[in-house]
This record gives sequence, structure tokens and C-alpha cells, in this order.
Amino acid sequence: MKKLTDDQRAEILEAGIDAFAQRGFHGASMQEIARAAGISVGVLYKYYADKEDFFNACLGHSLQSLEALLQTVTAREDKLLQYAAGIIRGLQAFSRAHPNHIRLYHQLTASSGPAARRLAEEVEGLTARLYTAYIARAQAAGDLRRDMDPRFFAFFFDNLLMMLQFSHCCDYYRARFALYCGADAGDDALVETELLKFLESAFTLERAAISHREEGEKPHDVCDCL
Amino acid sequence: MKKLTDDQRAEILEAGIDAFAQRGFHGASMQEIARAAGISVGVLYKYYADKEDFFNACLGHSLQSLEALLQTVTAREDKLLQYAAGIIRGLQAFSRAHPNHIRLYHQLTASSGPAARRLAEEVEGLTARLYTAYIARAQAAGDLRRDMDPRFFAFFFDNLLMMLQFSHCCDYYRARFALYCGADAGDDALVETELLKFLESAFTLERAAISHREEGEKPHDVCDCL
Amino acid sequence: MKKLTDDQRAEILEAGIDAFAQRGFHGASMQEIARAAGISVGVLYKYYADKEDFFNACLGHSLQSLEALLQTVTAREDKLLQYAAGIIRGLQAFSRAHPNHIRLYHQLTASSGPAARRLAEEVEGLTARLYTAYIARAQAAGDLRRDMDPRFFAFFFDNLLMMLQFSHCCDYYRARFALYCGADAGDDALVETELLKFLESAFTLERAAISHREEGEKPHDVCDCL
Amino acid sequence: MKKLTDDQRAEILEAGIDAFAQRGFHGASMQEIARAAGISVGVLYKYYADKEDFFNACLGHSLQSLEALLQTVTAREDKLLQYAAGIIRGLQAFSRAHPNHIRLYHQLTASSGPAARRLAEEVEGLTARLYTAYIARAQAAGDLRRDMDPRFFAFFFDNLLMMLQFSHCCDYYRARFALYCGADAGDDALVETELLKFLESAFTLERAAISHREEGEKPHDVCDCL
DNA sequence: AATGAATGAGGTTTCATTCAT
DNA sequence: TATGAATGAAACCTCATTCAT
Repeated sequence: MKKLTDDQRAEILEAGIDAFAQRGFHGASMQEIARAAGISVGVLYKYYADKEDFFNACLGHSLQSLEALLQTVTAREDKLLQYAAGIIRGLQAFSRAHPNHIRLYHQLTASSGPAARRLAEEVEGLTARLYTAYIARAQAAGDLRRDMDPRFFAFFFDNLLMMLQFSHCCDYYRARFALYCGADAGDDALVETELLKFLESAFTLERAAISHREEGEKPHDVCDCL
Repeated sequence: MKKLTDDQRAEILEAGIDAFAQRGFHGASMQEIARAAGISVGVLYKYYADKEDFFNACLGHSLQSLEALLQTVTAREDKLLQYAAGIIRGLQAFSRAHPNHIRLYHQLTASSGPAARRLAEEVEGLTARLYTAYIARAQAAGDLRRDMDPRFFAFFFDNLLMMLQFSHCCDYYRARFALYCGADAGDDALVETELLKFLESAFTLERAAISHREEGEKPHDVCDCL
Repeated sequence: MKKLTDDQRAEILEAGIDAFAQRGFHGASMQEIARAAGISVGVLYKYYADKEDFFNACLGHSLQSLEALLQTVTAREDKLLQYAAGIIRGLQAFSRAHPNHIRLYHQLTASSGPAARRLAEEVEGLTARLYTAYIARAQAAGDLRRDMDPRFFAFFFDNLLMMLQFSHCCDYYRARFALYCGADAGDDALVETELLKFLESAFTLERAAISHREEGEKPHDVCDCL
Repeated sequence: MKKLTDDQRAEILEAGIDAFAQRGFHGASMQEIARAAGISVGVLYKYYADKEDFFNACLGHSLQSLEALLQTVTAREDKLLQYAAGIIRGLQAFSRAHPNHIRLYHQLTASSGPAARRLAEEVEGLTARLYTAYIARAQAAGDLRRDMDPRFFAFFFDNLLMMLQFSHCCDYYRARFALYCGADAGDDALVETELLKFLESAFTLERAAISHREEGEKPHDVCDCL
């Protein structure tokens, strides 16, 4: 069995990514993907056992590129907001360059059953570890408020980043973004600035700096001081 | 001879919501839904013109309950964090009670084309207006930092709430949540507390209150002054 | 089991005739027929075993009215062309009054299998006997050319009459009629006149009056004398 | 890899013609047609968009052969009765060879709505023009009675020919034919002879040549003078 | 090895027929 | 007895997958 060249394989996978991203797993057809890739269905079934197997390969290919980006943007040992700004810019650029990769990523989040668990670990494991470690370090270094669980901190941070990507690429989220922010939804620099403002405060302000309440107080009491 | 009772209709819709939520529009089959609802396909087609019409009915049913909840939890003119806490608790309770409604909501976000825009406006319009208006009022009242665009503020807030719901209900997001927060991901009170801490700071701390930097200054300087 | 009144039965059958005539056996739906007749499907199945049984009842009802007409117009012992004119006028009037009966009659001619034989005998038997007997009598009386088999004579005569009815009522035949005769296709009097001219000659002129050929001559030789 | 050979395509179309001819458009099933043609339904849908498209292809195939025959038999510039004899023989031969093509043609005449008009023009246009032109020429040449509108003349002529074909092929018409003419209905030569006798007179005898009656006179007087 | 025509299971949808009310 | 909601077989059509060429 002759192996495909990397280029051929990439072209096939890109065709799959486009189709799956735009029409979903069930909506995309193998025939159509083969045609878009300039090959016959036979080739698809030579290298991939079935549709699901091929879908997973597309997913892997897609996430590889996203992962590569994240490796890069998280590699620099910047101070917090610069670190965040780098990631935001990186994801914005990636979203512009490869919207279908992000759309496919979104399709992925609809998976259910045991596969979902496996995929989540595969896909989110890296960033979960990276962000949590970074935040824990920042807390230890005193660059970051210490009164929050670093895991939740990282979680909320990544939540905002995921939504940012989807808001750039997925039709529904784009419309929702526009609903909230109007024409400014398209202004990458503005979005970055506003998100950084939001994060900056969330990251740095300790509750203690605002009010001097006891740990045990009920949440709604918290609000009294606002 | 009586038509479908409300209970029967609700049961059918719930069966549809379950199926669509778990397998998506194309993945779910009318036959299977009918079987799950304990009826024959003929009944589905007696009350709904076609699969899409039935899907929309499921969506409407699903969103109606979510909307009712949001109307309730946003109605109280609480101070900010209490307002947020009310919404968080409400969504957590809703997620426990109707996970498939949230899953269907997530499926919805995968829609594309012109339908996506229409749906987004229909579904997100209410919260977008509610949150933005609330935040603008809070800013005017001095309860909230004034240096952020209220639209983006509301947007990020809702982003975190959406992810919270998905993290409770959708298999992939649940796994991801567990990946970040471990067993604590299931602790509603803890999640609420941590999210409120995150929001409290994001909501209230003005950059100006932290540092007086020039535009050109590096973001990481911001943190130094804390 | 209460019997339907004749009026109710007729109304139901008329509804069936309309539906079957316009949409064909497979195209018409029992539900739609019941609605048009102002009854429930249950009643249909109370009085008729199944769709086919009901179709046959419609057919019977439809043909009864056509037969009644033919009984009337053929009853008068007119001379040939008056006899023909009476039939033509009768059929034209019937076609205007009950186009769907004629359309249903046309549907009937599409039947196949053993049912076709039975139906043909039931439906065409009357006219076949009437026409053949009339023509044989006319021949015997010397009012009609004697060199033609009266059975074929009657057959061709009825062929022209059937086509006349279809040309009045069935969309395809109407279009075809218009194709041949243009706007004049709608002129009943003109059609009658032209058809009578055609028939008059066919009925009365003996070959001998045209040429004196032998019986044995090949048909194409016949033409030489034209 | 080769597409359908012409033979295969013809076989499929013949299977469709058989089914549609015998059961009508709605009555025939694609599954059954595929089985009869020895292929799978997938093949049908590979080459034809849907049932209607396939039906039209069958129709086209069917009419093509009939049209080819008519082109041939009407091409010879024969004298009238030879011309007619040629057509009759041609149609008889065609009816024997391709009864289902004639049956399909009959199904076609049951079409209604705007499609009926289009089809009639497509199918009947050729013969309508051919016959009308021929008859007008024959009238001009003095070979044919001049007191009839050539359009109606052609129309009645074609009516008889259509009925002839149906009487050969369609079960109902066959039974009716037998009802009129008994065992002789199967005798092609006899049918031809009788029809030609009928036509010969209809074609050639002018009313004026028979009698000089007043408008008011009774038709039966016409016959007396023979 | 590559092709793409062929297969046929499975999905949506309709509608003749039944039967509880 | 009359109703019409419910049933489910069967129709059309698609597309993942196979395999002869």
C-alpha cells in the first residue's frame, strides 16, 4: 500500500475539514469530500476505515494546527496580560486564517458518549495544563490574585477564549456577537482591548481590595458593598 | 375526540429534544423519536409538517422554558453580584433539571447560513438586551466600572454563562470541565463562588484604579503595582 | 347498519368521482374525499370495503348517469344522421354538465388485467349492442351502405364519440383538440356539424359509388382511383 | 470505467415503460422497476434525478420510437388511401411490437394541469401538422372532398388512429374491441380493410354529391339518394 | 493502486385502514 | 352509529461502502 504524500494527505484532510465544518458529520458526504479533494471515494476508504475514522483524522489534523499555535503563543514567559494578549491575537489570527478548523472544533464539542471524554482529554488537556500551570506560577510570583482556585481561573479564561474563537467563525456565534456588539464585533483590536480590560481586573483584583468581608459570608452579601 | 393533551404533546417534544440534543438534527431519526415517545411516526406528521417543523417546535419548547427562567432570575433589581448569583444559580438548577434543553441549545449554535442569524436574534436577543441594559444602568449608578463598553461587558458575561451551562450538560464540555477542575466541577456552590469572584473583580475594578500607565506601556507593568 | 339516504350516498360518490377524476386512483386520498363529502373516513369504510371498492362504486354511479343519457338519446328511432346528431348533442351536453364523469370514464380505460375485461363488458356492452343493432337495421332498411361490417361500423362510430367526450373534458385531449382545431375546438355547433359531415359520408357512400374494384384487390390499389 | 451502455439504458427504460404503462405514474414503484430491470434503485437515481425525471425519460424513449415510425409512414407522398393504409399498418405493427409504448401513451392522456398542455403539444404537434398539411394539400389537389375543414378532418382521422392503437394494446380497449367485433378484432388485415372503407367514404364524398338538401331537411333524406 | 458505478440499508414522508371513544 | 386520531406498511430518495475494472 503506497503511502500518500504529506501534501496529498493534507489536501484530503482539508477538504474533509471544510465539509464537516460547514455541514456537520451527517450533513457532509464522502462523495462530495472526495470530489473536493480531487480524488475518488475509493482512496478515502483505502486510507480511512469509514466515515467516522476519517472524521477523526480531520479532527486530529485540525487540532494539530490549533495546538501548534497555542504551543507558540503560550511559550513566551510573558507577564500576565501580555501572555493573554498574545493568545488572543494568535487565536484571532488563526480564526481568520482557518475558520473551518474552528468550526470543526465547535462540531467536536457536540460529541457525546464515551468518545466525548476521550476527545476532550485529547484536545483540551494541553491548554488545561498550560493555563493552570501558568496561573499557578503567576499566583506564586504574586502577579495574580491569590484568592481564586487557579483551576477555575484557567477554566474561565479558556471559556472566554473558546467563545472568542466561535464568535469569529461560527455563523450563530457571529450573529450573537453582532447582536451584542454591533459593527464593533468585527474590530479585532477593539475586541482584544475590551477582553483584556475584562481579564485584567478579573485576574488581578482581590476581593480584599474591595471589601473586607469574611470568607464564610454568603455570596449575596458580597454585593452589599458595591 | 380529543386532540393531543398538553402532557402528551410535551412528552413528544421531550423525546424530540432528547434525540436532537444528543444526535443533532441530521443524526436523529423521526422513527426513533416516535418510538421513544411511545407513538407512531404518523402522529408526528399529523402535528408537525415535517422534520424541520418538528425540530423548530422542540426548539421553541426548549427555549421557552429557558427564557421563562431567565425572565425570572433577571427580574429582581438586585445589586450586581446578587443579580449574577441569581442567574448562575438559576442556570445551574435549570441545567440539572433539563440538561437536554441545554444540549439542544448547544446544537443550535452549530447552525449556519441565514437561519443562524434569525435563530441567534430570536434566542439571544432577550438576554443581550437584558444584560446590556442592566450593565449600563449599573455603570450609570456607579456600581460598576465605567471604563468598559457595556456591550462587551454583557457579551463576556453571557459567554461565561453559556459555557457554564454547556459545562454542566454537554458530554464534551463536562469532560473538559472535569479536566480543568477535577471532582470540584460537580460542586455547584464552589463553581458559583469561584465564578462570582472572577466576575466581581472583572466587573468592578477600573484600570485607572490600578495604575496610570501610558498607552505604550507594556501590559505586564499593570500587574506590578498590585 | 343504517342505510345511507340516496342523497347522502350520491353526495359521497360525487365527491369520490371528483377526486378520482382529477387525481386518479392513486392520487386521490380517502381522507380528502371524506372531507369533500362532509363525512368522516369511518363512514366510507362502513359502506365500502376498501378504496378499490369505493372506486368501483364511483365508477358505477358515474356510468349510470352516462348510460341513462345514452338510453335517452338512442331511444328515438330517428334516421341515421339525426340519430347521430342526437347522440353527439347529448354527449356534448353531458360533457359540459359532468366533465368529471367523463374524466373518470377515461381513468377507467386505463384499467388492466381481468378487471378491464369485466369493466369493458359492463360499460361498453350497452352501446355496443345499441349501435350495432341500429346500424344493422339501417343497413337492412337501405339507409346505410351495406358493404361494411356493421360491427366495425358501430365500433368506429363509438370511437369517434369517445374521443369527442374526452376532447371536451380531459386536459390532455382538450389541448390536443385545440392543437388541431384552434379556438374552434370550443364551438360545439361547429364540432357537431363537422363530425356529422364526416360521418354522413362514411355512413352512406359505398365504395362502388366511387370506384368499381374487385373485393380481392389490395388496399393500396384502392387509392389509385382517388 | 464505462457508464451505462445504450443497451443497459434501453433495458432500464423498457422496464420503466412497462411499469408506468401498466400501473401508471403513481402506481408504479421505483423499487419494482429497478428489480424488473435487474438493477438497484441507486442506479435509477444516479441517472435520473427523481421519479418524474425517469418517467419523462421513459416517455421520451417511448415517443421517440413512435415518432420515428410516423415520420417513416407519413413520408411517402402517397395518394390518400395508400397514405392512410401505410399509417394503419405501421401503427398496427408498432402496436404488436411495443404494446407498452402505446399503453404509456395512453397513460399520458390522463395527465392534467399545465403539464397536459405541454405534453400534448410535444406529442401531438407533429401528427397534427403532418395530417392537416397532407389533407389540405389533398383538398387543393382535388383528391379530397372540399366541404370539410381540413383541421377537423385531420382531427377525426387521428382520433380513429389513436383508438386503433389503444384497441390493440390497452386491456380495456381490447376488451371493448372484442365486444364490438368479436374474434375479428384480432384480424389486422380485416381491421385495416374496414377502417379504410370507413375512411374512404368519409374522405371523399361531398355532401353536395349526395343530395342537394335544404338546411331544414332531415338528415335521413341524405341517405335516400344513394 | 485508483476509479467511480453499483449496492442496499435506512431515512423521511404519505395514506389506506382500524378502532377507541 | 359516527368520528378522526392513531397505526405502520410502503413509497421515494440518499449516501456510506464495496468491488469489478
